[in-house]
Amino acid sequence: MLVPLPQPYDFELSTSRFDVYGRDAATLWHDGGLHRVFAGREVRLEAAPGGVDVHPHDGAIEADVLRFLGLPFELEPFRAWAEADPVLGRLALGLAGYRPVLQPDPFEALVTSITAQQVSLQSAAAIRSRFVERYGTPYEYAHAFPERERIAEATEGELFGLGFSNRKAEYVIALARTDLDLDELSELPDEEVRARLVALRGLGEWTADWFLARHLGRPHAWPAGDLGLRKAVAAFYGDVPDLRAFAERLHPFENLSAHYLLNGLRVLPPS
DNA sequence: TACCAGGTAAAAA
DNA sequence: TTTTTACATGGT
Repeated sequence: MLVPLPQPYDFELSTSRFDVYGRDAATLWHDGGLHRVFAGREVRLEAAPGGVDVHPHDGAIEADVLRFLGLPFELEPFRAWAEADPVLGRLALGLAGYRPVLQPDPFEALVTSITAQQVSLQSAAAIRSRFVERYGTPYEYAHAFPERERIAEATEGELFGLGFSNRKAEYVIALARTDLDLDELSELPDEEVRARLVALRGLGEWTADWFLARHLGRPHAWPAGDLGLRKAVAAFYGDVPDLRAFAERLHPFENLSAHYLLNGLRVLPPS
């Protein structure tokens, strides 16, 4: 059944992160469709005219699917705003239909970031997929991302065996066991979310920024410490000494700008 | 083979 | 207080 999305929409471009950076067992490409578990049911998403074909379709998960597909992003105002900037104007046109996906679950978002700290995204994906297959419930193709409660019972040695560093194994298990309510973070302003996350061991500014950007979809999130973003900004704008300060130029679309710059460097690098 | 990759905390200076 | 170091894996 078709779930309509604002046009233009390019499903392949918008979800390409789930294959170009390696295999993600929780959000898995299979035979031209993207498989993921929503509310205890595996769903297959496929490109379709006017939106995305969702199978099986269930009214109860439609809102979750739409959020996953990045519906909260305001692309039309972004495109109009981007016209004033030569770089983003070109990317908004060249990547027309790119709507960044949102990470549906806060625990998944944080564990995903921890696995990606310092190492390449490909390494992170390989390690994370072993983690998902070990602790997550298997469905037809995808696995549900492991429940926080299950990881609270895991041991550091088990995670080390999957390729986590000892440090990262500690971070993930401590995160699973902390009493911080990760769902309540969505009700707090950006700065408060950052403060609560950074207070946890293993979660730094970079991780907090990506949580705001990719889980909460906050418009002004800007992962200034991100190596990939730094390379993308350098490629399009030249040397920028202070990436945090550069964000002022991208206000009020810091988050979408970051996504278009990152994907732009991959798909439409400067000539 | 050695080096780097979408960081972070802890040790050392 | 600021700078340096260790960290595990996958790709080149």
